[in-house]
Amino acid sequence: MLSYTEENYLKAILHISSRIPEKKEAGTNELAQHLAVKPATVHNMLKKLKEKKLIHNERYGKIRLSVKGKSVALQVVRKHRLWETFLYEKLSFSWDEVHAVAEQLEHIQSEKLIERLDQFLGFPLFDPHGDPIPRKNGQIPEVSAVLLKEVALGKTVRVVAVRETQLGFLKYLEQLNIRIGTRLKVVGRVEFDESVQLKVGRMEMISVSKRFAENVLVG
Amino acid sequence: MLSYTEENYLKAILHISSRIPEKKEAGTNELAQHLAVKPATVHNMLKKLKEKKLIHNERYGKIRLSVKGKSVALQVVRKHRLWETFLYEKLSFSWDEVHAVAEQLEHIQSEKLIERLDQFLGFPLFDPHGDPIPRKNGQIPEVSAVLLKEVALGKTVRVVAVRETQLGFLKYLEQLNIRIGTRLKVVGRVEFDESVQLKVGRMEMISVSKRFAENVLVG
DNA sequence: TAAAAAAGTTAGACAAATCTAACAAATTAT
DNA sequence: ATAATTTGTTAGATTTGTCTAACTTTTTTA
Repeated sequence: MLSYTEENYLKAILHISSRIPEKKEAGTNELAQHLAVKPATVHNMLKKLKEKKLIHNERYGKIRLSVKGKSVALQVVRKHRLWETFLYEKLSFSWDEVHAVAEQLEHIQSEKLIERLDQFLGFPLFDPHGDPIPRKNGQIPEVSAVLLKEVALGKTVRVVAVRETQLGFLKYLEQLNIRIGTRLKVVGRVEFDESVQLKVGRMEMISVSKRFAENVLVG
Repeated sequence: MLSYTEENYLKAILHISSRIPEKKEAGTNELAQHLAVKPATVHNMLKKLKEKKLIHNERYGKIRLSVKGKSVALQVVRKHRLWETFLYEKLSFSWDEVHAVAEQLEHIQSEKLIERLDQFLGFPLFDPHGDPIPRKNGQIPEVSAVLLKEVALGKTVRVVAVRETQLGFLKYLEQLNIRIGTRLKVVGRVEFDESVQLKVGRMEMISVSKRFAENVLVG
């Protein structure tokens, strides 16, 4: 049985190493920042995770999850996203409130609980942010989506997910009336700063930054 | 913010000190046994809880919750029982499975979560074991119930709660087809061992021990 | 390519929650 | 009322996850 903390490290490694498009491997410093601890602390924990065969990592080298480690991490993500879905759908939490509570709930240990919750929610494939919910066997539902940044001019698409889970970003989306399923039309592009001009739904016309367009997935 | 462990100590003190009928105050050893730790460990923690003004306790004296400590303990119990209700009613857990998972869930920190859960469940007053769910303000719903042991011969009553939460006891009840709401008729008493003869529902005739009759509340 | 910067490691310390083992006080039972 | 038992306390060790500060290796850049 892994500790709360160990689970968080594995989840963080998975998260960093599966960031599109770079797809790079995690490093000590980056991990430290992500977890809000010091590099020395991460180093300590890596030693332990390595002993437990949950990661591969040699001196001064990058960090990769072992098969076992990845499986654990995926189950934590699964739990996180199922709880988010529960909070959103059943308890009427808002988009930007679900994450913090799910961070706690994801560490509850009970196979049965998660299976029943999954069933109770109707075996959802995506969470309220549009992120795929890993299945019990570790399989990840396909998201056939592209970054908003890549959408051709004039095309109309629907938001299927967001890549950034930072509170401020979610609130901003809320404010712009953009959520999963919202229709967006790309009506312009500014070469200078790579910002994108959009029509939201049927009416509003807005301009969003490059950074924004890199964090919204549409399809 | 209290730790998981501190919350458990407060809950245990509340639990011991509100045991009917003795109504006695908790001691170090008893608490140690209840929490499955050593007396020395309890002693350490008591020092800390005292510093935080959550309990009253002087050298070699008994342990009592302060107003603040009691309030915290009641909120933990509230969370525990709401989660039990959720698991039982919404996720179809059985009577004897809910406790272990609720032990974990009760420590999730989110006011909003508990309020919404309470609402989602329809503001229940009693949990699946018939125990009262403390309200947000600390008030405890009245249970006008007596021990099965005290019921007069020939009377028919309904089970409203159980006092013992031990797994084996709950499974035994399950097996006897006795749950909250089950109608019981006291048809006999054996003076020798103080066992009680009952009619369960409309048909079955069983005999239960003194100990059993002291742990079922009816009304 | 050598100096500077970034990334990673090491040693030593600390707080929380636990333990064991020895000891002291209070309670109980003869 | 004193001996035995139970209950409570103390000191010192251990584990987990964290820190700071100094140090080393790797990478970047001038």
